[in-house]
Amino acid sequence: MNGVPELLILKLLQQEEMYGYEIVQAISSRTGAVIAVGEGVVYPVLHGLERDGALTSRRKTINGRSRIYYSVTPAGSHRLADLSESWSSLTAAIQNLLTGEPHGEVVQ
Amino acid sequence: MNGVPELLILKLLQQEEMYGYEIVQAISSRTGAVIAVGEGVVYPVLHGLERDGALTSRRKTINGRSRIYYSVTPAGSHRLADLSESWSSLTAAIQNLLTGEPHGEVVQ
DNA sequence: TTGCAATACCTTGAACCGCGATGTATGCTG
DNA sequence: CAGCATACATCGCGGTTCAAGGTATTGCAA
Repeated sequence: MNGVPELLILKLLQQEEMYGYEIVQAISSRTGAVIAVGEGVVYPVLHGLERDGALTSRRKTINGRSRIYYSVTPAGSHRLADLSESWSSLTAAIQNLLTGEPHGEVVQ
Repeated sequence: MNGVPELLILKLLQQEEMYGYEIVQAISSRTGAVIAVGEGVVYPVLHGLERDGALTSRRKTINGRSRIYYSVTPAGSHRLADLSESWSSLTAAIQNLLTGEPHGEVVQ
């Protein structure tokens, strides 16, 4: 039932290039603090995705601050599509069970 | 990002009294096999919920088969409401981020 | 100028959850 | 009587996630 941090990170990075520290705060702010993934979650995910070729990184120095910006590769884009798809079907299935009739049949 | 099996089990049991083995198949069948929780998931959850006073059980023998039927207590009903609520807000937050505008603001 | 908060990176340890495998026992069916 | 479905149960592995800690720099405030 997992992979949510990875899904969110890929989605954010597909919209725009970002660096780790920024992602942590973006997730918190864009979900109204409902979801709060720490740095201990984000950095390992970024490294893993880069190792798998789903992301590329480049260093940038801004205001004397060194940042590592990540972008999604085509492989990463594909991975995002997969994750997004399976997340949709998962939530749909749960939603169906939660709101379905007590003796629920398949809705046609 | 967890607690989904517990949520589903509580929901099913609130609709009608069920036993473990039945729950395993009900989840599989009512979600079109998208979600498949094994017996190794269901039984420990049932025991835990009963220990916490969220469920009560009673034995029944049907066709020479011994079954343990579970029902939700008021405490269990309350727990279901909580889980359901937090699941809703979680999925809403994710959905908002997934479908939101690249520089997404809070939708009013 | 010293000290603290924020920025920005990273790793590590433990906790927890969920899963597959396995075990027991019984009833039904071929 | 062999094998499958039913019905219960536990256990250990592995994967995720988190909290905590560690380093270094910038900038502001006391």
